[in-house]
Amino acid sequence: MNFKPMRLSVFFLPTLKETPAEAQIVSHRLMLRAGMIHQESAGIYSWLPLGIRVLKKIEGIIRAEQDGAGAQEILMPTIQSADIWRESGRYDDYGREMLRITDRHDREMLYGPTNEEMVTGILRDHLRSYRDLPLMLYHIQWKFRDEVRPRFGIMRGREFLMKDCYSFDLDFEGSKRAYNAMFAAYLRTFARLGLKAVPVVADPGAIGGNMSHEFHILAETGESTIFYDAAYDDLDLDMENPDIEALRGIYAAEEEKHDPADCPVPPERLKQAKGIEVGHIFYFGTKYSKSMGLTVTKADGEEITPEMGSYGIGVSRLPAAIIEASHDENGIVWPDSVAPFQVGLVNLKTNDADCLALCEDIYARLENAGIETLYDDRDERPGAKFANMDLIGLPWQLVVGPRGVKAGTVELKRRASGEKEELSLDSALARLIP
RNA sequence: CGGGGCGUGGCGCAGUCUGGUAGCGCACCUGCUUUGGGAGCAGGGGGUCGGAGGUUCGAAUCCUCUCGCCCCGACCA
Repeated sequence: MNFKPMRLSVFFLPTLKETPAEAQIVSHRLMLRAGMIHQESAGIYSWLPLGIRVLKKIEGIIRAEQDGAGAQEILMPTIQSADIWRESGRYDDYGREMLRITDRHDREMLYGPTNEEMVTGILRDHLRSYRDLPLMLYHIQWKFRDEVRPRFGIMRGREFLMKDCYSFDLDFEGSKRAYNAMFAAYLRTFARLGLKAVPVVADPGAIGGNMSHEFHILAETGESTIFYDAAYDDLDLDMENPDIEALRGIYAAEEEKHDPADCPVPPERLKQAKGIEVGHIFYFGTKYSKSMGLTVTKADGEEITPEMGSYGIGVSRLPAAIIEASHDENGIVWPDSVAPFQVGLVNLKTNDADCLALCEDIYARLENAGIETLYDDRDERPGAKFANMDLIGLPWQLVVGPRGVKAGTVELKRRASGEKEELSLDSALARLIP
């Protein structure tokens, strides 16, 4: 995933100096102020150039880890027929959260809130033999759930982007392997996104099942309450090869699943926190395969019903979760892995011939090196440029001004630490170009 | 779905109680001066006050209905 460098004079970046009145939590405020999103109606947003870059970076990491875990990408439609939901029995169960529509022939359709029925239907049409299993299929697609009360910007939208993966196995042991593979992939995914995610025992909810973990990012603005063993806080996980069994041995539970009378953690080590749910994995056996008649033939000729699990990540929720976890009073602080650009090149004085020539040279060199650079070539005052760069939170700022040009230096600032260094051009570029 | 709040130029707001024909800051456009942390001066453009009815000589302001958005709670990924 590598985006083109851009000049700020042509890049569509409608940043706001003031906070729109409707935004209450910091991620919503900063996403609006940084020109990442534009609200269309309650819980429905357009993604602007800066926002879509971040979203696609996140998608790229999720995709790589899903592929790495052995899942294969597909793409199912957003619009589904009511028929398959009647087969599973969920058409009536789902209630008013489901957006129901009819086409011109009065056929009942719906905007998919999830895809268990659809993926099961695909496999029912194409799976015949036990040799076709195990199988994990995932897609990254927009979903719609008609929330009673959308809120917190993209965090709790009605339309949202979700990665959902579905596993199909011959038996429980196979399902458990799939579950663990996804568990590990999730830990790696969130670590690569710069997040510390806590896997907690969860209530599988209306979707059913009996083995379920949610992945939460600890944040004040989280909507879920979780209880966990303080051991998590000083856990140093090896994300390349996480010890899942050890991790699952550490107590963590969502509020509904937490029973104080039956909690193995001594009170002094039990912590309560708010979490943003960014992932949910669960095993649900044959709930859908059975109701929808998905079977394969085993070696001995017996027909069996595959066991399934599903594994979701709230993709469009993640930019907000990352901002909640990584910002300061001046704006967003993007982790390198999801930053919309790696470097903000700031020309402090565009009408100074030396500044201009040097910036153009640097921009060309960064572009040739494939570094994602946002070049602020606008005729604005230094203060406005600094404030804007801090707001949009690019990991590095390379500042070129008349003072430095005379001295033969540029300033390199690390957004996360605020640390600034006066460096020669070559050593600054050496830091930015791997 | 219960409770509360808000809709006035792109954004943030005042004006509404007490009716008299719309204002401030930022942003935008032009010019000049500025240029290392959201500049100064001068000039300028942009608003059927969410919408529809009603009361009145006259409605952003009063009344009725309606639409939208936000917050708390319940619910949910």
